[in-house]
Amino acid sequence: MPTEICVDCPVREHALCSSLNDEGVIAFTGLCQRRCVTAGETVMWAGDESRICANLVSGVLKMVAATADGREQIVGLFYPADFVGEPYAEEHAFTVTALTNAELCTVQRRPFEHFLEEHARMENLLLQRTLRALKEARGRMLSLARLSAGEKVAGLLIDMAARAERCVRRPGSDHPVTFDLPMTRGHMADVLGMTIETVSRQLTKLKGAGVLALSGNRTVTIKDAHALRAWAAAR
Amino acid sequence: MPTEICVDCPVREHALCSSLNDEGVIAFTGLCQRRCVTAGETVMWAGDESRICANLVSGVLKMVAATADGREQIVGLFYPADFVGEPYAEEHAFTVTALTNAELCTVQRRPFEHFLEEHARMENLLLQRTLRALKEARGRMLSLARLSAGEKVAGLLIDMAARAERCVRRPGSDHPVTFDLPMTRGHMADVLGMTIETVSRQLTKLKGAGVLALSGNRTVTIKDAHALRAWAAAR
DNA sequence: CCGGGTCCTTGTTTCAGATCAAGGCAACAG
DNA sequence: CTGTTGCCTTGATCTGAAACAAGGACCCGG
Repeated sequence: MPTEICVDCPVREHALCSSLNDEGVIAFTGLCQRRCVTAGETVMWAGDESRICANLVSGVLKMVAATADGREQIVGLFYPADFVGEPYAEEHAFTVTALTNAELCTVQRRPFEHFLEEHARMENLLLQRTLRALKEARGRMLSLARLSAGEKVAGLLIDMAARAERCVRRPGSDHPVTFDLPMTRGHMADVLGMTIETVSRQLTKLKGAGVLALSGNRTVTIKDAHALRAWAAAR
Repeated sequence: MPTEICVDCPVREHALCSSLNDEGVIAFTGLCQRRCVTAGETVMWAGDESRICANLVSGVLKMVAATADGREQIVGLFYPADFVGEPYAEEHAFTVTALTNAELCTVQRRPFEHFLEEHARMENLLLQRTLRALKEARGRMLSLARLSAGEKVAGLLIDMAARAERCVRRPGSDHPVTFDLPMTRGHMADVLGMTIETVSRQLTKLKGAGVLALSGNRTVTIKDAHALRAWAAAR
């Protein structure tokens, strides 16, 4: 049965598909294909023809821009329920790679564009999400250009914490939170436009100030969320 | 007659409105209002309720993001025919200010959103433009984070030249081009995430290398487009 | 012609973060 | 158990751009 892949979809309510009624879902399912990728695997290559789009079902992806001589910058992170891909573009401008093992629900680009024409609510939702992504990208431009290393790292930690455990705690409360970073120091550096060493030093500083606890390379405990927020806005 | 404002509109063919048929234009005209602003005037304030959107008819606008302590970054420039504003957002995230005298065709946000629902082609065009803006913003993230001062300035000059005299010359040809910068050194610095002094020094360097000629503060002649492109990609 | 803007250039100093270099630690294969 | 590999930390040094400072060019109003 073709709807199977949607019925038990963990992001059914949060992805673009949430805009579809039952018939719409059935039609959409016909276009979709599940795909699993392992950490490090690249899903779309900059310069390649833009043939597919996707909804991310699980895992985390990065979108990387690069200069001709190899300098890299992560220009977007994708979490479950996010839409990935470049509709209406002939070729991919950026490379998209899995940071963790991940599961995608892929659609051919052309049929997807055609589907949007006939499902105004999905098109509208995509528009709203794209506008939000644009706003975020602009905020990140401010961060890349004008924030200090300390502010950047603190800000990223806040973002990742919010993404990692949305349901675990109510926003605003200040109890310690523990979560796993979905990426290495190197990836953090690529997101923030810095080097690995500087990221590491900032984390050490935050630890020294009693704001964080680090255990292993990936596990972070925010001991003082208030201080972390202050750090993000001032250091 | 209500259609008057569109009939003689210089950007009629290039703005969002190009997606409308005659009836659509008439309906849209009913929602629009022309507004002139002088250089330096602010059109939308970050934090204010998002009440209007606009098509830019003439002039150049900047969109500025700022930190709490006053550091600023220009996160977008708007040229004639560009769409400005944040539909579906309750409040403006960024401040939009005129760099030159400018003319806007404004629409109330809510009625505009409603209008989009009923004019799928316009909604689709807005989606495509938003996707392109997002791609540009991501490219700029790479530039802000990873390029050197020289690369940034050369790149911006190339962009502005392309915007300034689109019809004057065919792309790729290498004859000298003269055009006026639509902004001060200070604005260039705000776009590129640098300081006025560094922008000035880079321009002086470019002049010294025989790549550019500068006359007055605003007029630039690209004497060697090839060299300028090389500078943008390597210096 | 003068005074006061605004904007730009140029010189000097300072500093945050990059770069270079050396280990540490955990996971894993043999 | 041992060598390898990947990732992280820490230290020392270097450097590009910021910050600070001073002065020049141009414009405008009186």
